[in-house]
Amino acid sequence: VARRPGPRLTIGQAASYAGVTTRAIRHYHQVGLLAEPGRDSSGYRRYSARDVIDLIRIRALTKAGVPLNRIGALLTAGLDEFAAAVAEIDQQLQAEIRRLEEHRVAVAQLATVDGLALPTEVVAYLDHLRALGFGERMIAIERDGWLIISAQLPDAVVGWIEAKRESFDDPQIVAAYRALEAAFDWGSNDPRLDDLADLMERLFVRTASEQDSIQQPPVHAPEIDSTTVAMLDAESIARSPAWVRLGELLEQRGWHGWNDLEGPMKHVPPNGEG
Amino acid sequence: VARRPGPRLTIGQAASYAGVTTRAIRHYHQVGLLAEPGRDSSGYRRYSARDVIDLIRIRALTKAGVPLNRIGALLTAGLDEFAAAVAEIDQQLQAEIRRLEEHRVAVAQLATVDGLALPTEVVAYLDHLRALGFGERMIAIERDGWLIISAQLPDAVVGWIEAKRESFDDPQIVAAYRALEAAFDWGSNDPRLDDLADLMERLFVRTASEQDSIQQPPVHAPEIDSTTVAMLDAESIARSPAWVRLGELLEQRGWHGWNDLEGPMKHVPPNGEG
DNA sequence: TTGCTCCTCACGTCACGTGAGGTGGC
DNA sequence: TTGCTCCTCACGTCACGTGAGGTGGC
Repeated sequence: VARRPGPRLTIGQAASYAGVTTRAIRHYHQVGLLAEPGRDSSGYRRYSARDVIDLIRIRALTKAGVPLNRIGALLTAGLDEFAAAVAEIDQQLQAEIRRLEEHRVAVAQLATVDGLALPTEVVAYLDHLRALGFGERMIAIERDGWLIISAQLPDAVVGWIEAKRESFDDPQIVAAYRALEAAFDWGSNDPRLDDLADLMERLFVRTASEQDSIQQPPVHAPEIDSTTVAMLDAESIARSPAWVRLGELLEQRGWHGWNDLEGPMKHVPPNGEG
Repeated sequence: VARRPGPRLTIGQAASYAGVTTRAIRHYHQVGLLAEPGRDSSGYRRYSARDVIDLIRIRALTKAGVPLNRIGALLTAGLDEFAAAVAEIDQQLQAEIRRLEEHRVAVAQLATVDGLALPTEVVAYLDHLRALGFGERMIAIERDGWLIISAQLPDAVVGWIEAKRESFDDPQIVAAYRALEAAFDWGSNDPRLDDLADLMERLFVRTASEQDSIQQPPVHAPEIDSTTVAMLDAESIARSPAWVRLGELLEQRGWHGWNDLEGPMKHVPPNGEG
């Protein structure tokens, strides 16, 4: 006499007893984690107590974050094998947690809009410009330029911005910058642009001679390729007709690759062609 | 004169400058995060410096774990909006980290195979059985039974297993369990099964009367439904022909729902039908 | 007869990775 | 002419959720 064949649960009952969804059970069948049980005359799947036990163990493992494709082996693993696998899973969890902690740090650095992908030194520099009274439009132009540079030369940028900031201790340079900011809205044939070009050329010449005399390596344009220079120019200059005109005037005087906004006097002097 | 229209980068160049993959850029186009740029005569996409800047900012946000569907709004957000969004993102990161920490705790509890989905009290009980010298097969049967019970009645299980363990202080009960373990491999018509049935009936009767006299609430079978009982029976009994026979003998004497392995004397007395 | 459960597809999720098959540019 | 880049599909990832459309059981 075949006594107590055991209950034959429907998928819903099995799911309820095991604490999972019916869809999850079907999914386990689909990926081969749990064998398909027999069907009754209506085509319904009928589950045994053993199936429920397996489902409970599967649930325990998935709740612990174990990927399904590892659970199959774990359910039948020996003690040592199991312990080793569990240790490895814990390693992965730790690594994932570390990754998220790093995300949190990154997010915290985003806390200010300027912080987007910019090193803190550059953010400090932009704040300095704010303190000096420059407008947000000017600062946004600076930010975008430094964004490109930072993406290209993350290591060089820190020393570079330092020098740039120091250059703002010079009242003449600050004055030139203010004039530049004001010029943004001028017409492209405004006569004041000639005076501004004169002022800037004097600063270029002075800065170049200072660098030569101090014998310090030129801080301007460390390994920046021509495409990047073109990008910087395009981004900062092209927005204002007056600035475009100013660039033309300076180019007529032999100053190519003009982009005064990035780096301390980053420009190519009259004899530097290429 | 349209001066300095800016560089027109290919997708590979833009990707390189921004530090992303070409596939990522195409994906951003597909989801509408970045507008498709113009094409050149060969059908190649051509990118501007502005695109590179946007890509750099997108990269910064994705690296911080911000989902793409939020980045679009963030790129053009104002300061307050941006700060609020960043704060919320950080909350989500923290929640995710907490979730993983919980996973680690769960994984640690899995460290032993028995721990799979079982409360520590049950694990301790199983270890106690080991210490008493019971074999792994017997313990696996116990484990699976308690697995089902724990899934059904997580709250009741702790007190229940306590009583069960205490019952093992009684040498007679231990002796009966040892006999039960030995009987697993007997033939289904082994004459010793009659003696074992006698022994177990005496224990059932004694336990029942003790519970009555002490006036303590019956610890057996708190709100276990009949399907669960059937599952327990099927799992533990049906594996051994001798056990099946033993169940029959006890049923002949009026003891239904026999499942001595789960709970202290969890069984239905002769007059308890239903 | 009305709900409830069961059945089998099959798309959607998230941010791309990875070929597949073909063409333009140096 | 040979690599290298570009192009457009389109499947795969992970563990299911969520209908869509239809049928059996109390």
